[in-house]
Amino acid sequence: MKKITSQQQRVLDCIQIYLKKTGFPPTRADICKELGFKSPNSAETHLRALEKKGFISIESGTSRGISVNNQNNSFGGDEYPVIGLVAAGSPTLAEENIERTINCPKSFFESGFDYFLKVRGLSMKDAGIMEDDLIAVKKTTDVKNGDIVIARLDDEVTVKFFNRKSSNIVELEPANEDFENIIINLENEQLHIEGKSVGLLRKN
Amino acid sequence: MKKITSQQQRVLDCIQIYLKKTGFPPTRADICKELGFKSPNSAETHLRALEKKGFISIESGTSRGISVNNQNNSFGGDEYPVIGLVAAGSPTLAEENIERTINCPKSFFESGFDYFLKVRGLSMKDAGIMEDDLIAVKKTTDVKNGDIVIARLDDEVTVKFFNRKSSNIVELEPANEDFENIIINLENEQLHIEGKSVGLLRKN
DNA sequence: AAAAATACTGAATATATGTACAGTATAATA
DNA sequence: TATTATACTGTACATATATTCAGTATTTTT
Repeated sequence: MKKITSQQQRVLDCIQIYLKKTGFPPTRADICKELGFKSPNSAETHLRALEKKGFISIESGTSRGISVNNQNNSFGGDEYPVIGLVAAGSPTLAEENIERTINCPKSFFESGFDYFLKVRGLSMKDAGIMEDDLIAVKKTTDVKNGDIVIARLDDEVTVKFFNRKSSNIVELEPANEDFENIIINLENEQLHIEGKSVGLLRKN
Repeated sequence: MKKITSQQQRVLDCIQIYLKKTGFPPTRADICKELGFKSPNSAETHLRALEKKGFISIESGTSRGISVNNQNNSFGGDEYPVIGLVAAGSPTLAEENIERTINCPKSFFESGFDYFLKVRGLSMKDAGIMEDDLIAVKKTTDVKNGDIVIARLDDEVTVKFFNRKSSNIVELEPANEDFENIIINLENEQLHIEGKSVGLLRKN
């Protein structure tokens, strides 16, 4: 997906807001009215650019024949980013790390959450967390023993049970006997808690 | 809401299917084409009737200006019932079986779904399905080998992998070595497929 | 039994709408 | 430096589309 310009983003937003409000897509004239353009061709060229970049589809010769190419375009809740569990670096919300977004209500997971993390590997399989599952992550450092945490050790990001053994010793425990516990002495090593799991989403 | 006639229901269905497929509502001519009418006025009168009865709204003078009046749009998505996995009886959508409802977008699970089923027991734990997880169930009898199905044997409802061994023999396979496969001879026993799992939701 | 609603065909028309063509200007890219 | 993409105004026109009018027939409601 090529990058979108700010004006093209305005047009795309306009289409989605219009759709949400009326239930059908806008005409070129509608877009002009909303965004203050004075020629229908202004909207037309933006639409062509958005189509070329893959953001929308246009049915030729069809009135209001615009459809937004977003698989989950329900609008109404919020868009939450899905972040791949990158081996190196923290799962930031930088655009290059966002695989896609999922629309769901704010209150979907009781305590609220910030993003979805796509799971790699089976180190938490006995906790029912499988490959490609999406963990709903709440960004917080306030974690208790037994919480499933998203932790970063150096540049490695992992999902594990959290266990504080003493003020300096933290144990990261997998839920799979094929994996070993990770014991961290906070005096020697840096442990960064990105957040904790507050839910899980799986699509078959 | 006044009662709808069968032909009006066909027109309403047509609008919704067209919307889902194209992303924008149909014209009168589109409806005629889909339903075999020969005059655009056939569609027009049905639309007027549907509007009068409150099922749709029509924006006058506007091409494709049809919007479906979805009563339960508490925010974009729909309310989906959560049904407890009752030991006896089928997980019907009768009110007494509905524990609560969850609001989420229609397209949340790729192929669409009908309700959430709350899981009891750990018979599918190696498939990452844990106690109290919510399985997104799509009501269908069209299941393939390897699908996770919601099956009813007599009055017992279970979630298992589906495996058709021969035209008369079906195997229901758990994902937990502590449980045994269930082998059903369709000549002797009744097997009812309630639907299949299309996703999973867990709240910590 | 009369009136209203349902369920169509068929033709006609005003207008809503997509879209092409002719310009102007600036920023980004090769 | 030339070229392409972006970002517009403005005019024009073919056609896509809503909508009205004139009928016919059956069913439902009053």
